[in-house]
Amino acid sequence: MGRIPCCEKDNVKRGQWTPEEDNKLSSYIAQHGTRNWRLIPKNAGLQRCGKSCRLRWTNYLRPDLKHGQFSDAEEQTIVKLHAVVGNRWALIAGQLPGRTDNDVKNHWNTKLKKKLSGMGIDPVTHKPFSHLMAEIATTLAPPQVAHLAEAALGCFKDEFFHLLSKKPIDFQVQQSNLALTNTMPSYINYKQDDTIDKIKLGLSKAIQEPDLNDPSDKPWESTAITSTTFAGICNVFPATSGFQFGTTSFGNEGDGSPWSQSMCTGSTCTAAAGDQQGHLHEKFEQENGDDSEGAKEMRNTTSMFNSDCVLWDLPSDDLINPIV
DNA sequence: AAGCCGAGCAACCGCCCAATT
DNA sequence: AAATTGGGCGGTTGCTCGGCT
Repeated sequence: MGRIPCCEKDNVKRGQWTPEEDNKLSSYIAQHGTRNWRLIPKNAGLQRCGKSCRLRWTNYLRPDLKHGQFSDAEEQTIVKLHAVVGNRWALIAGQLPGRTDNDVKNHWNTKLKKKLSGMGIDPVTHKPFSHLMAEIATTLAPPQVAHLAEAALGCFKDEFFHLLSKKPIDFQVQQSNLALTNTMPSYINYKQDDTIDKIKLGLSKAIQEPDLNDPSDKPWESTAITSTTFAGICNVFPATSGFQFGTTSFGNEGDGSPWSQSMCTGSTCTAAAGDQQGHLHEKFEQENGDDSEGAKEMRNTTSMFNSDCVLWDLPSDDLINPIV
C-alpha cells in the first residue's frame, strides 16, 4: 500500500515564493507555530504543499537564519565535519548557528568541493589525490597499475602541473621518507619541465622492478599504502609543515588553527587512519545519535576533534592559490 | 545588443524513520 | 503487529543572474 501524497498535487502552486506568500506563512507561524505542516498552507490561505511550506520556513523565513557569505571559520568547520561524517548536511549545519542543511550543502557543492580539488585534495575522502592513487595501486597487479597510471595521469595532470609549476621541486629523498627511499630507484632526481614523462617512467619502472616470485615484492598484496609503484608521484608531495587555504594557513600542529586539529587525511593517516575515521564516525553517532537534539549537543563536543591525525601533508607554497 | 555559458541558490522529489492509530 | 502519517534528510533539478564572446 503506497503512501498518500502530502498534498493535492494539482491544486498546489510551485516554484518561487512571492513576498505575499512569505508574509502569509510567516504571520501564520508567528501566531500558531509550526505544528502540523499539512494543515498550515490550508489555514494560512496558501496554495502550497505543506512540505513546501516547511522548506520555505526552515530554509529561508526562520528569523534566526543567517544570510550571506560563509565566513572562513564556517568553511573550516564544514570541511572538518565533512571529513568525519560525510554528507550529513543536517548534522554539519547543526554546528553552524543560523545555517541550514541546504545552505551548507549548496556551499559545499558550489565552492568548497572545488577549493579542495584545486588544492589536490579529493573532496570525498579528504585525501591528497596522490595518496588515493597509491592506495588504489596497492590493490592492483602491475598490468592494472599501468592502466591506472595512464588514466590517473590524464585525470590529475592539471593538478600536477599546477603544483609543480609553483616552485622548483627537489625530488631528493627527504630524511623523513627514509623508509620509502630504500625502495626508491635513482630516477627520482627530476627536473620539473618533463615531470609527467618522468613520473610515467617512474611508474613503469616501479611496475617492472618487483620480483614477482617474491610475495613481499608484490605491492598490490601489501597493506602499506605507499608502495614503490607510486613512490615517484607521492614524493611530489613531501611531508611539510602546513599549507594555505585561501587566506588561512593551516596544517601546523599546535598552531591553534581549527584546520590543524583533526583532519584525518594524507599519508600520515593510512589504513589506520581510515579506521580512525570510521571510529570517529561511530563515536559521533554514539555520542550524538542521529536526531537534531544530538546534533545540538555536538556543539559542545570538541573532544572528537583532538585526535592525533595530521592534516593534509601537502607542501605549503604549492597550494597558496587554488586552481579554481 | 544578443546569445551562450556557468555559478549560485531556491525549491522539489523521493526515500527513510519514528510516532501514532 | 501492521498500517498510516508527518517530518527530516540528501540528492537533484531548474531558475536567475552576471560575465564573456
